[in-house]
Amino acid sequence: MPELPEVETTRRGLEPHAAGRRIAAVHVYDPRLRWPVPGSLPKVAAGRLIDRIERRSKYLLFRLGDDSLLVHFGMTGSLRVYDSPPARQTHDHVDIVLDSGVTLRYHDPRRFGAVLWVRGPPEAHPLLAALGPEPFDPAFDADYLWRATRRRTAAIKPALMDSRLVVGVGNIYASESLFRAGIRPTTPAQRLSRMRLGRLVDQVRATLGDAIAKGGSTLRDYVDTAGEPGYFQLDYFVYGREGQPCRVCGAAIISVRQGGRATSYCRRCQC
DNA sequence: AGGAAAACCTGCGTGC
DNA sequence: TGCACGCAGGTTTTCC
Repeated sequence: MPELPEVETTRRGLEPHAAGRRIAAVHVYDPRLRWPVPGSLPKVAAGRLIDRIERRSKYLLFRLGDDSLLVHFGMTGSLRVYDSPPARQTHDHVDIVLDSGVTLRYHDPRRFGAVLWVRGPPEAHPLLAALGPEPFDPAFDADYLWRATRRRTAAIKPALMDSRLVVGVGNIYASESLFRAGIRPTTPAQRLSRMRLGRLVDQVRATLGDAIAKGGSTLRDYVDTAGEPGYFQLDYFVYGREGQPCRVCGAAIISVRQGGRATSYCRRCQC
């Protein structure tokens, strides 16, 4: 499900309901996620004031004074807002009940996501400590990407999906950004010029920005906090379009596998 | 050290 | 209708 645009869309949907409210109760219905939801969570979270909700990479961070509630959506996680929650369904894992009466419900069929309690500065947490820059951080620029890829013999597409290099870019948005930048996904990263990497930086930002503006992408299960889908999938140039004509040149989009993931691209537009 | 592959899960579409 | 298989938005872990 969620790459950066979907997580950011979720964050924006949660913020007005959650910021400035206190957690009245946490119910853990099924702790089985990537790591078990801590049994102590209901006790430590109850009564805490949510200052704000931040996003780092694809993680959501509910900031509660010096501590944080960290949420990741894996492939199929979602967090929805309910004024009065419906009966619990299969794969509903956690409810966060706010003092306003609103319930935030975490749902995750494949259980690759996480709900963890983090004490102290979240940037020091092992999951966040080694992350590269945010795509919209000015530090992510042509010079940075050029220097960071000089010893990378791997193809640019898996490199772009490496969170040590830059965060938030998953399989969909890596493919779409490379199309927009006119770069073939199989090109060894170290062979790309500074100028072309600069173009890639620009197109990563443009692609993510456009996707956020459309509420993210909904392929199967992603819905926002109100249960609404995103619409950016309608704007895809290459992802999931193998065999179909390129929207720019008409050539058939082809698909290859890189690091176990499907990559689609246009042979004519991407060199 | 970098990189590829396996591992963690459930659900759905396809083809026999 | 049923079953086997492949594949899916992520990221950690393992192995070369």
